[in-house]
Amino acid sequence: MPKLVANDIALALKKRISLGEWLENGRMPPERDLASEFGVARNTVRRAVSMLEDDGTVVRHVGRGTFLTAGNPDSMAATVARMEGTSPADMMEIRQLLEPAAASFAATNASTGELNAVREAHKIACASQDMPTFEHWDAEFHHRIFACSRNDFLKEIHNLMRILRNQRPWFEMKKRSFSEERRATYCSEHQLVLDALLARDSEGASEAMLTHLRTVERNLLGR
Amino acid sequence: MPKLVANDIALALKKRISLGEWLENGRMPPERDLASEFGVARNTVRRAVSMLEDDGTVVRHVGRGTFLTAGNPDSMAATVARMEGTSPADMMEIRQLLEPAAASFAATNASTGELNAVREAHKIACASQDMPTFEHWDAEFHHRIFACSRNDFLKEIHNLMRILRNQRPWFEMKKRSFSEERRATYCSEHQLVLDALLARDSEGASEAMLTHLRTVERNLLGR
DNA sequence: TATGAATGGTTCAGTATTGGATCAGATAAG
DNA sequence: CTTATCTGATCCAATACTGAACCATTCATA
Repeated sequence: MPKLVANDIALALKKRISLGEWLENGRMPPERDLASEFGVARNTVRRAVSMLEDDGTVVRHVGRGTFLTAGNPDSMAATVARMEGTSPADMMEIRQLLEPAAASFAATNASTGELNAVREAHKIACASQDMPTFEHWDAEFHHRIFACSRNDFLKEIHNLMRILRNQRPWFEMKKRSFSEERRATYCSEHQLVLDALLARDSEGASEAMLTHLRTVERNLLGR
Repeated sequence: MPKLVANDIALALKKRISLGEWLENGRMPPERDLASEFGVARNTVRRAVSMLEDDGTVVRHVGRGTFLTAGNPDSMAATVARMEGTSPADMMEIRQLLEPAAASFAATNASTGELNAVREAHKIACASQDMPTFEHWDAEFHHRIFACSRNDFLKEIHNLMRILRNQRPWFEMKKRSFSEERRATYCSEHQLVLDALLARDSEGASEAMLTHLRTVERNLLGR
């Protein structure tokens, strides 16, 4: 009998959304179904759903249905796809945020076995004579530091960055910037990181890593 | 039954793949077989399998069949799949690394238009009365700060985190930890972040964001 | 080597579902 | 009376599924 039935329905829907309904595939029932469920004309449901849409709680697609904006299933792949276009400068900026932190975590959390694995990778990288081998063990050195960090999400982000860096534009860039002298520089910088890790000096590990990444950035981007 | 059958089939297939089905030879059944098994047209199965192909779960070869790409832990798809299992604690740790930095970047880089967008999201979030609306605009607030950061990679990482946070286990956790009082706390903390951004105080923005994230962590993980 | 079966790739016409838009009429509030 | 809202209905536009045919490639086997 009161007016503003649409408003009431909108609130009821929000309530049900907040209780986790329709979270499986993120899809709400068709307007026609809701209308009969609420015992109301479809027009009224439409107005209610439009309020949710204005909220940003929901998006509608002709022919497909109405979807919760949270619980977006397939956008993960799209996000990763967009990452493929990441510029070296952007990525270096993020590496300088994450890797010193990872090194710091590693200094406090790593087991001696894990640290030995880091040392191993460092040793092979230093001993390697050709660029692909060095590249591989250099990456492995960084990767194993992340492996010590005890944060699985951080590890996976690093995996992402690693995969991106192994793609075409990056590969060219690394090849161009590679030189025997730089390899030696990287080795000695890695050594400082490793020393700090072994000394369980988290502050020092973080700083050594940051220094190293700044060198890498300078070499890669030519600044 | 509603529609989006292909979507459901894609999810069912992913489930079965992650349960280790078809792992011996890495080969999935022919599309025609799957079609009859699911009781749908082959076109529909094709669309489902195409989704798997798009996110890299699977490769197809004419005349040979459809094959799993799993077994290669270095693939994007496998990395993303592993991320789905990220624990709240791990993610909060990374948020505390990245978001203060994003806020700091935003304070120096954002255009006034972008800052207005941030303010707008903040305003709506504070004014919202129910949990889904607040959730949405709270997320939008954070997202728009990342949008100011001028680092596309950082933005995409945040998108990843946002998607993960909208999935089942997180949703339950947020629902449990939501309360009117906490919403008010978040609003006032957001306000401090916003003030620092508007004052172009990168240091302050970073600190305010960190403070906020520590509150969120405390509420979410109950520490 | 040649053939044919198996398999993914493509296209098309037809049907069903779903949100978008509009309209005439009924009902309640001011 | 006027205004706003809801009802009930109709039509439109976009999307999804069906069923079918045909193509291209691969591979086992005659």
